[in-house]
Amino acid sequence: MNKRGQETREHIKKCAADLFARKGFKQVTMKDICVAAGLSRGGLYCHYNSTGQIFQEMINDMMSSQDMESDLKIRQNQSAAAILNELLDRYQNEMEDTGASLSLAIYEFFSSQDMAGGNHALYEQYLISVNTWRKLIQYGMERKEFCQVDIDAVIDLIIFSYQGVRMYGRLVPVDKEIPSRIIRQIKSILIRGD
Amino acid sequence: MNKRGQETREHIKKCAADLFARKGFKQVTMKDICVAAGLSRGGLYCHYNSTGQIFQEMINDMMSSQDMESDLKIRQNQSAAAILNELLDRYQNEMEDTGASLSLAIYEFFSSQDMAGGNHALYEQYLISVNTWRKLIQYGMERKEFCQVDIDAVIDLIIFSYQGVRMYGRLVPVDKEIPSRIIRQIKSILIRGD
Amino acid sequence: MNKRGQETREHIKKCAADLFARKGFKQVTMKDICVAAGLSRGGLYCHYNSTGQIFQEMINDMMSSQDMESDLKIRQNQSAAAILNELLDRYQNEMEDTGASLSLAIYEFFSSQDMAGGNHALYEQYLISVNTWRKLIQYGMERKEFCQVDIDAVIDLIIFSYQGVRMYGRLVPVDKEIPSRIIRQIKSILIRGD
Amino acid sequence: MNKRGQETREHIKKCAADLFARKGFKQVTMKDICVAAGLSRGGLYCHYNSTGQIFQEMINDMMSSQDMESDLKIRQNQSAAAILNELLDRYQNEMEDTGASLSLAIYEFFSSQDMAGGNHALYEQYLISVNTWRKLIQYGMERKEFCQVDIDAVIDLIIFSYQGVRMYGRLVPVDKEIPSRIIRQIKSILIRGD
DNA sequence: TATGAATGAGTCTTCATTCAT
DNA sequence: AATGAATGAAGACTCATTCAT
Repeated sequence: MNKRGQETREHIKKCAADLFARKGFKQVTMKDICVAAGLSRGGLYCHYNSTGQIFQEMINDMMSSQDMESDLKIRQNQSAAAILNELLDRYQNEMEDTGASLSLAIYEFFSSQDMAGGNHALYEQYLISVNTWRKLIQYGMERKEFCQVDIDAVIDLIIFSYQGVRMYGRLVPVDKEIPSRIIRQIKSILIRGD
Repeated sequence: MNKRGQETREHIKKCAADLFARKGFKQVTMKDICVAAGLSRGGLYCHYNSTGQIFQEMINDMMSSQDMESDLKIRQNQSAAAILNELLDRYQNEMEDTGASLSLAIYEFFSSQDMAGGNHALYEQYLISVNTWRKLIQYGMERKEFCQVDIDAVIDLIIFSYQGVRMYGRLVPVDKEIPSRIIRQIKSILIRGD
Repeated sequence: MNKRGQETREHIKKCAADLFARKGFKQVTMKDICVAAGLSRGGLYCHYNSTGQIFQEMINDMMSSQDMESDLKIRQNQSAAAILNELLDRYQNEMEDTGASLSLAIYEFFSSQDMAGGNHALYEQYLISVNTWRKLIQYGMERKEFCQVDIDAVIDLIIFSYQGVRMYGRLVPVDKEIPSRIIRQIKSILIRGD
Repeated sequence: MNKRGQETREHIKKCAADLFARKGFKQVTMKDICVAAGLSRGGLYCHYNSTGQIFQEMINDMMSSQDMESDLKIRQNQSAAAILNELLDRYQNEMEDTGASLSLAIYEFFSSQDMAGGNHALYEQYLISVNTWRKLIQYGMERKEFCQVDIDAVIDLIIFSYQGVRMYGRLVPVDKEIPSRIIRQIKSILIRGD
């Protein structure tokens, strides 16, 4: 039974996540993680061979615990506006706690990968988001709840402004009102006279 | 006369910029720059003490050679729509050559800085951009060329979606149409029925 | 009853022999042997404390399963030439399968030992060989089958050219005819006009 | 001018040669060499990246300072017997100072190399030796100084018994008379009634 | 006997940085 | 200004070895 081993791995990931959120990806060394996790060098290497491996696994855990799509499916009868509100609330929250997030580390990590083909976890998540938004906007337009818009253009605007805040917001000390203003503006594009 | 010294510094910055664009900030070592610039270790240290110093100076040079504001001032009589088109064209171009840009390095550099107080070059540039946009949108609204919008919200949307494409676009292999779609969508916010 | 333990030890030695033959002595770690034998770290340490111990025991097993001398004793009535042929055939075969042999590992192992006093397995085997040859040559000379030769000198030539091929042959890609030529030449020293 | 650097390299090679002769190839670490040469870690790495590189260069230096062939050419008029004596004397000397030699290290080094194609320094030296002996024996046979022998077989016997003593002699504590006995025996093959 | 997690020491390797020339 | 040899610290990684289970 590898119960103990599994616990250690979880413990390592937890400690590492903390470090990554604070320092980004490349600043974190195996040694840092040893110390943070209270393990010896060799002990850590029993479980992981590199910070990249830890990071990867950590991200995969996170991604698989999310799943935006399902949200949508189970509510086919809700009003599009209600679903939109929920989704945008989530986006707003995530934009607001910029500081604690892993966005910096994610950026560093994935930009140091060979993204040829682009089939890594981040891209998959991006595609899922695009899909989710497309379905929602189509649904809203069909029901006449949303204005007739250029769907792809609106999706781009939503996703990239969101990512922009998450990433750029770690570089410059931005106004706390920004997330809510952006969300409001997006709503007004989809729902005139909101 | 320190003409020769000045030339060497320029040469170093040029070579370093190349490295930073390709590899990001932290991946570039003083040694790399030595090699790229064809200088010895000691030779490089005559001019700069760290990669950060080189980067800093490089960025400052760039920032001071741009200056969005001036554009605006000298055209007080142009139509707001024309100025808008010009600005957005520039944004679109910069979004499109994502790959070659320094955005990754900038991100790494400034995120490793102690941005307490936030008075670094990047932030200054951000403030300038905000200011430029604010003036332009006000100008357009006064002239009735632009719709009545929530100025700050629109500015946020413009700047962060732009930054989002520049940064996130280095992580995931995005559609080439995105910049133009975003630009179009922004125009349609400011100018109904564009 | 330690039957199971004994089997495990044999299994370990077999797997280790394989590794040693392929990689030499020092390149093989306890970890390698664990993996090859399908044992855990602790499991291996139940039986052996070091690669040296395994190697030692392995070699001893091999040496005691050979025993050149006996060959000779039981055939006191055979012609010296016949015995010579048999022995040299064995030598030739061993020279020919240079690649598969443990010679490299043996060389590494014994050269890292403190051979002061020189009473290790390899030396014993050497002494046995010398003895065997001495008896045979004397026997052949007494029966007038062999020429009158400097016995020790011929023994040296036989043993060291044999060892030379086995060891040096792993370093340089030698002609396949060499073993047979050497054997022929040795015969011609002992039996003029062979 | 890189005079100082060159001197350091020579110094490193000298110290390393010492270590290799005493401990073999694989037992010597970069750290050992640092210490022996009185250099810091980084200092050593300025000049060499691995023990293999040092060893290689060391061996190449040695090989190019020898050149058996020339010996032969310049004495076309000497008696074959005289040349033979000289060559065999050299072999005898080299067999006798077994202990101090690099043979062990050479064995380890080249056996850990990928000798595919077999065109490394050791093999070249082997080919040169074979060639030298072939010329000498042919010369001696033409002048009727040497017996009619199977040239290749004799060459094999000479070279491999020589290598056998050099290598095997580091493993077992052999009789000091062995080199001279071997040399004598070889002479008696070439010159009957020597 | 056997497991496999954990330790800790040792080596490798890379850099920023200094300094005599 | 510039060279490049040298330093020393830091991090990566690997193993022999131990120990609770």
